[in-house]
Amino acid sequence: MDSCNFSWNNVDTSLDLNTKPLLRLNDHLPKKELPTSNFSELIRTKNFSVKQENGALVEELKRVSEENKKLTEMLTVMCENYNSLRSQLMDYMNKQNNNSDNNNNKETKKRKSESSNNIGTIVNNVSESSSTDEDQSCKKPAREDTIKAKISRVHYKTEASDTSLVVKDGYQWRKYGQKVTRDNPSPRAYFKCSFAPTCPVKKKVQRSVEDQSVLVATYEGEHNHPHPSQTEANSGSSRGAASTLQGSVPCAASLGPTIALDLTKSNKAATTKELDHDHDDHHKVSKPRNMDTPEVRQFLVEQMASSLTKDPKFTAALAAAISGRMLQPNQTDKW
DNA sequence: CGCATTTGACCAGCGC
DNA sequence: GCGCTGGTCAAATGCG
Repeated sequence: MDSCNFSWNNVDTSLDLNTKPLLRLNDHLPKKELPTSNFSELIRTKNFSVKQENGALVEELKRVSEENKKLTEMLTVMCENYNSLRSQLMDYMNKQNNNSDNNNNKETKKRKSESSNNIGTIVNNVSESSSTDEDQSCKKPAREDTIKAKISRVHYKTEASDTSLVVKDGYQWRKYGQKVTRDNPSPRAYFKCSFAPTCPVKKKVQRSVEDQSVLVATYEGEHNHPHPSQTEANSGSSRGAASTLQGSVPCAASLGPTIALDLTKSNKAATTKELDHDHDDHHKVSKPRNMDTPEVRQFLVEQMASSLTKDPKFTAALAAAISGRMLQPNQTDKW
């Protein structure tokens, strides 16, 4: 839990507006122009106006620095708010997990090995959790060695009017059973991947007790074949996959807050590379990518911060803008 | 006719 | 051993 708590302390939130070089630049400009002509009075007047202008610029610089300071403070406050909101979200998710856990424990003690193992939390329309099912060994000893099934639970938000137990996750499933379970009046549907027996994946779909519009799909095992959507893109579509894909593939839920400043663009390649190792090859569509790790978030934030503070283009542009303004005081109003 | 879905029967694990 | 429950099988059914 603590490891999920992102440490903003590591992020340098100060904005280097590169004001000092501008001061120097500004300082030596008038000196260079120091006149030695005979029009001493005119020069004095001019000198006076330059000093006046200099003073105004210094004032402006102070103001900009002040603004910089304020922005830095605002950013810090925002970071703190984000942290507190995030911890609240974590608390909320924990409560949801506990509730779900309780429900699963109520389900039946004998199936506890399965139910207590995999808890998902609803985030937006879809949620999931996954874990290796090591406890499942007590359920089917014969399969113990062959299946260390990876189990994940995904919540699909559906239309309330939609009574079918069809989850459009892009894969083709063959329904092989349906049962009404004790703890839930809604029937539970059992599906096998249509690639079975080659593909050992099974899926159980049942409506949530709390919210009938939420379908809870429990996946057991991992597909040993590419996602149909990947093959569909290249070849003609077969009946099932085409129809399922036409529906809404569940939107990927991101557990983390969406702070999507475009400032990372300049380092997009690095970012993508950093995240690519996280890809779950054939769960790309139905499962949210694991973007919630502290490392990833920290990386993104550092990218944002460094884009501001270290990107020479940014500082150069800023310097050019400010110096341009200084050198063209007439256009002050246009700012 | 072939395929997917439905549904009742059956099986296995667990608690008492 | 019995009953309860979840999971699976397979014949029946429906559909294109």
